[in-house]
Amino acid sequence: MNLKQLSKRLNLSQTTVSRALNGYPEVSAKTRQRVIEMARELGYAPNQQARRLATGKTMAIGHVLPRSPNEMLNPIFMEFIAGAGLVYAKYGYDMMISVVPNDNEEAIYQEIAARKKVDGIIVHAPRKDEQRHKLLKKLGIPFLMHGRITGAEDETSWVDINNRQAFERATRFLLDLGHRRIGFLNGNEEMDFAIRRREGYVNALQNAGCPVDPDLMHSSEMTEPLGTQFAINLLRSSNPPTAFLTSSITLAIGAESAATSHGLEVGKDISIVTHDDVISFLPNSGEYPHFTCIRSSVGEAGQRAAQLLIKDLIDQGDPDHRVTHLMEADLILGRSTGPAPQG
Amino acid sequence: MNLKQLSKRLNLSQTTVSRALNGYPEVSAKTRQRVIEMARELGYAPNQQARRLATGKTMAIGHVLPRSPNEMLNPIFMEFIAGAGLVYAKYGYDMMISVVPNDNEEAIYQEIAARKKVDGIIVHAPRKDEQRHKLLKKLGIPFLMHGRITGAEDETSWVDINNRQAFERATRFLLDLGHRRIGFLNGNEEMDFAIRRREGYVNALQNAGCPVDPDLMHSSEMTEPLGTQFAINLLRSSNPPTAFLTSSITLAIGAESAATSHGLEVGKDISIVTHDDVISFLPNSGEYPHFTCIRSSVGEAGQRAAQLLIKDLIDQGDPDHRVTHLMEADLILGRSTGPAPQG
DNA sequence: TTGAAAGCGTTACCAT
DNA sequence: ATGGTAACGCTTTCAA
Repeated sequence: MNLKQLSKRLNLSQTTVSRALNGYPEVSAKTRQRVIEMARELGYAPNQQARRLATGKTMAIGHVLPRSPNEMLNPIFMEFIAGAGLVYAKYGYDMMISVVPNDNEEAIYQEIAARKKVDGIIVHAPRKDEQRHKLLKKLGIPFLMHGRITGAEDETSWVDINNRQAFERATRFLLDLGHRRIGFLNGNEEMDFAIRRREGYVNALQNAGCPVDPDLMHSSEMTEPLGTQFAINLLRSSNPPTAFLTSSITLAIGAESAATSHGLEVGKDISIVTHDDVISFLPNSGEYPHFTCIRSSVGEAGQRAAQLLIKDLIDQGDPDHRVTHLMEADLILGRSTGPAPQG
Repeated sequence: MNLKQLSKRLNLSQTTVSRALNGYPEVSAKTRQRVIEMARELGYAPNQQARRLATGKTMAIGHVLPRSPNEMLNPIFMEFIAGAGLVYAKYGYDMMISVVPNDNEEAIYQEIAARKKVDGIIVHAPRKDEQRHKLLKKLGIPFLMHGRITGAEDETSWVDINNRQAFERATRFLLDLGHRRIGFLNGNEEMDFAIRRREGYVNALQNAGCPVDPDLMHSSEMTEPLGTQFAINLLRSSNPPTAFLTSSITLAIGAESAATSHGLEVGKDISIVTHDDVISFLPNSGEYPHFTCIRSSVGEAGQRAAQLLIKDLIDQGDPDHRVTHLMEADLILGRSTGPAPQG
């Protein structure tokens, strides 16, 4: 069923049918009614490719997921696109995801631009000295970043959380409980977000006149075994921490299992504060959650990002127009923290 | 830059340029050379929408991700599409993901079909008494299922693992170690895969003449807290198990944390065998992995599924042509199992 | 309020 | 080996 056949059935021109279906005001109410009913009855919907070609809009938004062989797949990404996808569906956009070998990302953007595959792109996981935004600008593809690029905050649209402040606050919270040695299990510090988090942690310590010990700081992929391993090492050291601050729930689970197997009771002998992205299969909810955490839903970030980008695409005025949104993270008290044990 | 402009620059017809770029044999080597060079120089690539309209092929494959408000987002899905996406990229296909509220899935398929958005679909997470395959057949969209539908195994193309056999084997392995009370932490038994796994567990027990105790069986979303909770309950019961069999790494982590906090040493006082989908951020690798497991990479399943579907789309002969692929799961010995403690 | 026809940028058929 | 042109299915401009 296509437009031609449908209009023949209705004894109307393709023009009128198209207008009726697309809500143009000049169509009589009666005609529109007829058209809509017949369309539904025959299960007609405009061919997406033809419409794209005619309008010059793809009604699609792209996400590029770079994947290097030994790098883990970030669960954050999944929650983010699930959130974004909900918004896309609502506004009639399609979501296109390109999985590409890490070294090939630039070529993909070029191809997406040349073939006009999408109206806009959401860029994930900015790193230190990130260059993708320059390429995208050159290619003229509207885009929005999930996360900021340090030093280029003012050059792109973005949605981000206040990582530095959140981790500063979490650290201060532990300091206030009397902890002086706080192990820090961070994500890969090639990533911009991880750099900001470390700064927050370090700032809080310095402001409190607490020494910053590099031996207490760890940076790696955020998996449970790596968290366990580093936490164990720290607990076995001559000067062990009384608390852990971790960048993800998986790392926190690792730290907890290390503590438990070391004979420590979490929330009493040792405290844990974690960042909680609200990953659905790693829940940390309830009114008194398992882990004390800095919480910010990455699914919501995805929704926000999608909304802002779509709005920008619709307004499509100034190509240099930027839009940014900073989300605050809540510090939520759970059962994994308590005062530092007396020396 | 479009075809018209490019051919003008080359003093050739659009026809010839198109043929040269698409590898048609009748173009002279010299001409083709010239065309290709100029195209690269000017950064030309055919507009995807125009090509789609002209060829009638979208070169896109769809995945539908139903999402109910309180249902967790399955990490399995992420690994699967990452695997599939790699294959799509290789064959020039785009991956379109539709996130839809659970009650709306049917409407989405109808729209995808009517608007001709994709050439094929991969269907995820089959349930008991699943009906989607019927709809898709009626709509005439080629599709492949990740998982089988019990009772309709012969009606669809699918890629699946041998869940029943794998769980039967795992259970037998524990029985052979002398365990007689084995707690079973399964996924949601609305899902087809979970039903098969339970059958495997039950079969093994019955074949060994071991009583099947419903109190030892649990079915829920596969999250760590739920695993912990049920495992704790079992361990505190009057007749606790000496082993756990779990359907996911997250459940296994939950069971382990329950056991540890209950003062038991995993691999000695209590054994754990888990299914391992090889989720990158929940690694269980190494030559002597943490958990003894039945392992089958869901990323590989994604690659397989994509390959088979693409092959089918290219061959596109008989619309009833089916293709199936059954993956076996390896039983891999880790550090979480040992002989049953003497009564 | 409705319709005819020109485009959108390709591919593919039919000539030459 | 190359070119002219119809066709793909829609939207949109211009006329009526």
